[in-house]
Amino acid sequence: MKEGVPRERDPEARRARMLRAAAAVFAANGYAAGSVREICDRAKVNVASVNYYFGSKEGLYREVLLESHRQVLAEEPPPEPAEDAEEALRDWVLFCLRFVLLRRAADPVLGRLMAHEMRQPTPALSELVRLIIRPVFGRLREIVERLAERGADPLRCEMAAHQIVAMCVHFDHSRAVIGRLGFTVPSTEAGIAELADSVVAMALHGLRGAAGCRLGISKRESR
Amino acid sequence: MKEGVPRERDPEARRARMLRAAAAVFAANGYAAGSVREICDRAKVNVASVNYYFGSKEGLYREVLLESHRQVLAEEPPPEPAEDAEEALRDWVLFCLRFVLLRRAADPVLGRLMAHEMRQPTPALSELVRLIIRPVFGRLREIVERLAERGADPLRCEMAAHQIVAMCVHFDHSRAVIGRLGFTVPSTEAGIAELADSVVAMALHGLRGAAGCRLGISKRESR
DNA sequence: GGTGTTTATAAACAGCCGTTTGAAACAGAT
DNA sequence: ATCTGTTTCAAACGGCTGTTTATAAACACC
Repeated sequence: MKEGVPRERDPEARRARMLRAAAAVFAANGYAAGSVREICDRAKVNVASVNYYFGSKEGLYREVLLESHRQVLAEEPPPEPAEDAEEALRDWVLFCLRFVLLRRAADPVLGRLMAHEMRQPTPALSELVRLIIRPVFGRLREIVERLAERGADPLRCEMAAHQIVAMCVHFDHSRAVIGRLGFTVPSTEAGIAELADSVVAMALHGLRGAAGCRLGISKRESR
Repeated sequence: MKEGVPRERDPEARRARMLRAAAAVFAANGYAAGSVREICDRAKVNVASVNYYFGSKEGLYREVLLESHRQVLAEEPPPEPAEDAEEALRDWVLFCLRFVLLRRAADPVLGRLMAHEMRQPTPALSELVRLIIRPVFGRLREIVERLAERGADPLRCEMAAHQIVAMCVHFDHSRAVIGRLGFTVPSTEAGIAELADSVVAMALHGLRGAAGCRLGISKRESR
């Protein structure tokens, strides 16, 4: 049976095919509900291959989550912080919004995977945070600390940084509700830039206090 | 066997017990991973009871979610807007944060439902938005419009309102990531009040521009 | 040609899942 | 006492899960 058909012997192609299939399946159904058998069917691969190549279902999932994030971030890395802290903040917000509203829309795997991780975190999330998210967030926190007045509570700075992240990711994460409330989430460069303006404007106040008002707005509008 | 033990015959108590057990199990494991058998074990009830009383696992889940939502919202309704717009904003933010960080923590079913609906919206979400979320959000938008300078773009106001919501819900929704980044999400009244301060401080800037700086902060701190 | 390693496969395994079944236990009316 | 309808139960059903195993084909090297 099947005598004329030679077995494929290209481990790398196999691995890649499985990763692609797994990304699609996990994105659609999440980790728990995504089945190894469906992945292997799509990848035209035997069920046992998952364990052979990735050790376990969890190993495969981990690989998918980290790899797809690494890939997108390599294509569009976070900006080098500008010398002027306010400009750096604006660059960061724009980067984050673009990532969340453009990259995730183009490659919905990222958003879906994160949504699932929020609902039910797997060990892979800890690694994702450690290896990828933390460094990016660290840049924002540094910018925030530079913007803050001298002697500002570092804990307050951290809180503010999280608030800034909030204003970016919310428009992707809560799309369903925001849309049903009659607001159209921007998806063009122009719309995103406008949203970034609004986010940066809000961000500066909590950081600089009254001083931010004099310096902040005028500078931003001069760009 | 078991001759002396009479069967319990109290359908209402049974239903209630199952609902309570189901809420706990679904909250802990989500819908897909929550097992009917575990629910029935906790409720000291036969497996068949789920189908007998609720038709199916999904029917039980729906019942759990609707019931707990109705209950929580009746217990703690949103505040009547204060005359002073800034005070009203602060009240609203505090209400939203309390709902998200206290009520949801106490009854985590709510958060699970929303997370589930974000990923895969059902017709129920449209109703939830129409009946519950839209009115609450409408109050915030009115407050924002009152705070904004005259002639402010209403679309900008709407955007700002969404940003404020973002800063509240993010700390619950993105708990998994925020926690892994080393930030402890506040869960006490004092901690929440501090976070509310920070959120309100940020919010005022985007709304009032430079004017907000002179009026905003001092007033808040005088409370 | 023989040998050892890597790779691929089908089949089996052990376990949990939600749901169904058919009969027993009960309550109340006849 | 019998009938009727509801409630409860243990057991089984069919199906899907991730994983393991034995086997064998394909390759690299001696």
